[in-house]
Amino acid sequence: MTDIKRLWKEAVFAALENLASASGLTTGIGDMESLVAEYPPKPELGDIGFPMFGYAKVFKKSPAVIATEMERLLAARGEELLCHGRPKAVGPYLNVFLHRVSVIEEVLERGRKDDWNSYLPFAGRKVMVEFSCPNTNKPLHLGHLRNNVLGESLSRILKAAGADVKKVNLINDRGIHICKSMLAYQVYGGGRNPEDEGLKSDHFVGKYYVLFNQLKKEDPKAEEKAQELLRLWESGDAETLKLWKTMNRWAVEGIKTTYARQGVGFDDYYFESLTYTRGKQEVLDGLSRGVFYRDDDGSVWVDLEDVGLDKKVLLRKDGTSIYITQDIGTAIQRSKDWPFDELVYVVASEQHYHFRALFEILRRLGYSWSENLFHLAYGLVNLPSGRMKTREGTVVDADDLIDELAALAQKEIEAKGRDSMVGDPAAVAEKVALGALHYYLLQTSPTKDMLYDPEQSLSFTGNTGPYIQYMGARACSILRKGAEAGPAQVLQEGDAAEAVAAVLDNEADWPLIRCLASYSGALESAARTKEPSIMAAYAHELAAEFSAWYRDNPVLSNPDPSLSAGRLQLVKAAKSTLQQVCGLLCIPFLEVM
RNA sequence: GCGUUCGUAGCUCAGCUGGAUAGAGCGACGGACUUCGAAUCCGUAGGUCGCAGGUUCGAUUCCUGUCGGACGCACCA
Repeated sequence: MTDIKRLWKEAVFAALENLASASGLTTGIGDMESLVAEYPPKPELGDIGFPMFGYAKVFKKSPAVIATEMERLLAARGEELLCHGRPKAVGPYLNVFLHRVSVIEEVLERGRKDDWNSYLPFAGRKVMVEFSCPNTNKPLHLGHLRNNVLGESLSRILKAAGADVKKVNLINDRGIHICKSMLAYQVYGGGRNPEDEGLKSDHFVGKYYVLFNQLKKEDPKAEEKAQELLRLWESGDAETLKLWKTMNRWAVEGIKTTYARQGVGFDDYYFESLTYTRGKQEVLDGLSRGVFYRDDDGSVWVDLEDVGLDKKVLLRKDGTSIYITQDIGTAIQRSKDWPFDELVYVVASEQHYHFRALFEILRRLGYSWSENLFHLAYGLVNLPSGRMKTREGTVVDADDLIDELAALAQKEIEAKGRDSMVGDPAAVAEKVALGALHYYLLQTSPTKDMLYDPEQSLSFTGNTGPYIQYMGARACSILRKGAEAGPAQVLQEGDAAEAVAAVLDNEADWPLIRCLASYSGALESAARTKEPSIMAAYAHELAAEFSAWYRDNPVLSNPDPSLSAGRLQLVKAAKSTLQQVCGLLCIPFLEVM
């Protein structure tokens, strides 16, 4: 469909050029990119629409007249174009009615092979995506879940669009916050293990981070002692390092369990403890080249006021590096490790300023790839009760949340009496929970703050992940029944594709086919704008379209056996597309639910 | 104070590079299970797209201003 659309766009533009030269015009119609190709709001208007408003002034004619002349010009073209469709002027629009059989054939291919997506606009692009980046002093919370699913989903979308994607994580495993949980453990831990307290290991570590607040009340010198622990860590004190390693292992193992549960993963892990000194030399080089300057007290600065930012410290007066210095080093290291065409940072929008500064600094250091850095900023996840705050204990823990959702889903399965049909109700419930959560988090544009309403997310009706899963399961159900019905009903792999497609060339089946065909357009748009929400919207549209279609159009119970067989192939293609889309959105696909 | 960002139906959100009657879901009201699984479907009600200007043949979309919210402007990360 995407190829056919481009073919028509080229043809329409060529016709515009002809019209221009016939009118003695040499300029004014712009380039092909400025020619708008869209989808008419109603199928009876056509399949592709080209508005002619923009050319009225150039030609000094009304858009409707231009559209009519365009129709005539295009209709005079040979079969090599007209076999793909028929142009028609509809008011001020030049619309195209596609030769549907070729579209249908393309769509039905999806039921025949797994790897059917051949449209790869990002082929040859190397894209690195950094996301999650947890601290090792506490378990993941709801905000991380949004980050994780955004990063994972975007990576899958880019990959589906043909890009070579590398997912990376940077573990924040050093610093004062880590030392606080270590100190609290020294005081209260009594040498116990997570198993001793029956806690998931990252929750165990998090418990001691929280206990640090108690320690502060009991010991006024707690903050000082934590600082001392940081100094010991930096000087390589054996005992401190031993504790640090143990607690970090607990934290990281626990966090990785949550990743596995959520279905996210990484190609490479970076650890801040190994990279945090890396930017220092870069800054000193920049200093010697006059990109930065040294203050009287010895600290190193960069002045970004001319681009609307401030003066930023890059090295402390004692020569140690700070946050942004580390990111400078890490970015440069990555560009050497794996020369990317693009590097995407999935980080909360609170850090927008930080990334503007970082990208500008890298530009000034002379790295041309600095313009290929992208901060995918996402908004906070708020609760109906207000913002999540660690100190007020209003943080929603990631594992607890998934547990809650899964328990609720299981109750729902039992309430509907489907527990015997789904096999393992607990396993299905877990998948429904993840589908609900991930879809909920992805449906909103990343830039916006969003409201996480447990009530609404837990209700499995409407514009939700489970709805999409349900339509997938229904498609599977029809296919199962079709297989049972015997050879007459089963789709004939050997049937000529064109003959099957011809059967489906009718008004009843077209809306679903058109929706299926627009998959690649949605994918490209989502990849280009880096917005999984576009894919989420497509997923819901497709599910709803499928729902409406199978309600009105009998598949198995159809009196016409050839139509029945053809529609069975269409169900297969729809199921395959739904499955693909669910994969892109980290929504587990379910054969039954 | 400066900067970034958001402001669309009672609520939560879509609306692709400006374009053909602004769309979903929830909630409300009314319907549909002897019919390929009702976690579904259909119908009704509900919007001066924060406000005011500007650009344009045309603005929810772009520009300016303004009001309101969020976030940021550390030798924290």
